[in-house]
Amino acid sequence: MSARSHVTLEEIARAAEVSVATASRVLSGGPRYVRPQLRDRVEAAAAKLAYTPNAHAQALAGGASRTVGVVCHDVSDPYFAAIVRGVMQVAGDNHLLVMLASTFRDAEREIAYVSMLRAQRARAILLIGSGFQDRDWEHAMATELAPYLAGGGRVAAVSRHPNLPVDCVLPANRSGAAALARVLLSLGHRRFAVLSGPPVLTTVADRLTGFRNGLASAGVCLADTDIVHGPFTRDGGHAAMRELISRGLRATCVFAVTDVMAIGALAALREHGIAVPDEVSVAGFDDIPIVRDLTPALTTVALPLLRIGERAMELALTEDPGSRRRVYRAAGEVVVRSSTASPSDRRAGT
Amino acid sequence: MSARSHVTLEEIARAAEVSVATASRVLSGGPRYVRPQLRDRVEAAAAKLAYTPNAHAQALAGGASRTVGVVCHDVSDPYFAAIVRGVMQVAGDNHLLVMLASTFRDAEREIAYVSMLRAQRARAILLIGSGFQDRDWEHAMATELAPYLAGGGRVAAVSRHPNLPVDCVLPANRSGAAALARVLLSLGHRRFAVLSGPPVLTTVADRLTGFRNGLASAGVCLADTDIVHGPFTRDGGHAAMRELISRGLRATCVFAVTDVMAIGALAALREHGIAVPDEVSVAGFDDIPIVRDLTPALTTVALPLLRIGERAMELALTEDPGSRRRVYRAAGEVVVRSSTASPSDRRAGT
DNA sequence: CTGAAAGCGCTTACAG
DNA sequence: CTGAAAGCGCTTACAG
Repeated sequence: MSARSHVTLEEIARAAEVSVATASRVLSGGPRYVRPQLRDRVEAAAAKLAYTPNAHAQALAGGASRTVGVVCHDVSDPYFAAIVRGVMQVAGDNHLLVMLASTFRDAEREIAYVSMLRAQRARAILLIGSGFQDRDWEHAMATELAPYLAGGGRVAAVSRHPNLPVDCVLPANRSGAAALARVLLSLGHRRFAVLSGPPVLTTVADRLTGFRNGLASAGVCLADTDIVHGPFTRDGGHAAMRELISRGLRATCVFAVTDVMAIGALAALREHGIAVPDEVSVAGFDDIPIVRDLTPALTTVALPLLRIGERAMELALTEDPGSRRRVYRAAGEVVVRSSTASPSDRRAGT
Repeated sequence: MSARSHVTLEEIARAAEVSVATASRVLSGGPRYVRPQLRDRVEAAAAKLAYTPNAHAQALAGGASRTVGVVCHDVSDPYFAAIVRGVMQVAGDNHLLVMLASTFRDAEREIAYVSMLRAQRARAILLIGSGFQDRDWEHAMATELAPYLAGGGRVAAVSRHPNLPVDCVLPANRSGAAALARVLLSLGHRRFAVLSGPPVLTTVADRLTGFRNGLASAGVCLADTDIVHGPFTRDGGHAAMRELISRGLRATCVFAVTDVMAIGALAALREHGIAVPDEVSVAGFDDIPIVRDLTPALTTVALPLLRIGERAMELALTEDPGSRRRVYRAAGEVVVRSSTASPSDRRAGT
């Protein structure tokens, strides 16, 4: 009668002339022993009727859910795409289905998704992507997570999420940016500009702080006017760079807090006929796969994106030995490529 | 006792001093009327206990599932990332959760995922990415899908999937490649080479056929030795290009069947000091976002990737009026950028 | 309008 | 080893 008429275990049992208990044992019970003859009959019936257990019924009856939830800002951003790839790999290895949500950087939607994931009784929830430095948000998210955690749910996060009591993998945002600053200083740069994303994002804040600290170690100071904020996207980087240019570009080196923004910046520079690195050096952060193929190839801080995704999934899948928070730090390595040069090289340029 | 002790509807009902039926009606029943006083009590109790309905129980009891399944080859590939972005957008608008599976181009795994999605009783399944031209695979997939469809499940596909009775959105692979060929011919090219992916993929086959037909219209013929097959990735394109170079590059124009492969090809060419487009022209297919930022910017066939994803999700969400298959064609538009030029320009190049 | 009860499709002690 | 039965947490006719 209902359009949704799937084959049920009971039908299999009937066809195989056994009880549903037995059918259940052969089809999804662990390694419980069942007489071969019965086992064969059940398997034959299941195959013949193309039986697929109803995962909802299984979950309800006590079987653990085979799904995990992942919430990120935007799957189509290469940074998240790379991390999610790592997540998918270990999920696949564990026969887990991934429910992926893109919040498009809407903090409220992020919480709404966690709530849906909670309703789905996902066995684990991964929070990928920067946290928000916002009291209300923190509180709302913590409130949403608490009952989930109390109910045995597992949560892991990537990046710094203030006050969230969960395991996490922390990219070296601060120290990476500081190291980059030092490399840039060693090239001879003294005047810098920064293309930044929304300062509410912890990732942005951390990279900015690190970069500033790195410069400070050489007595170089970054004025607020040297920082332009824009959306965390390629177009955001493009717009920010244009803004900088229109204000009269005085820096010899521009640091974009993400590679994606750096790509936009490079385009803006190209459009204005400003040569990189001859007239200005550009550096990014993340080392997303594409940047090595740009011309000039981008200097950046390499993060093990795939590994970060794998690790986050692993953290969420394994029980914490003690019940204390586990933190896995992902190192950042400065990779110097051709988008940066010494400022003195300017005169020698094309 | 169990670690997984979530708050249940019964507890809410008890706290609000109403029946579970009433609690259910206010919390998830449609617009059924409930005395305001009771309604308030229930809502207060639910809020206080941070109640989240168990989606499995809801689904089992008859409520429709709020999840859809999407299976693609690899989320981290920019082509799929862009399409999935479109999918996510309309899914979000419809308050649907997306279960995303990456098959990493493993045909068997693709079927296994459909089976899992079926078990999850996803309300719809999207097959994104090329089908396989393989009898056994076709049969296995059709067998997997049949009971799902019969049970009221909805399926939509992107790209050509031979013999699958489902709605689909078809990118203009053949005509787009043919149009590209004509444009390239009009530039004056007569010697071509193709960097191709696995020929079992319908997308590869269609683009190859289209390109070949386009050339044929001008009497130019593509020999089998002018085609190099490789993995459908950036590195695949890189390797294929190297192979071509090692064989002595005779073509004046190279067509990579995807932008991703073209990116690898461009890198290989750069490493060998071969100038593009001065010594050889390069064209791709898809127009993934990054290619306009390459140097030289890539000539390609633009597909409305976001729209394709949105459309696929829409097809899967809306009932087919008649019960006949719906096919939505996505046009491909040749976009000429700076990676292509006339072969005669060679002498004038750097 | 509201409550008691059946039923969704499984799994898992509990008895044979 | 195998079956009958209870129970997972909801929703939805069916009666008041």
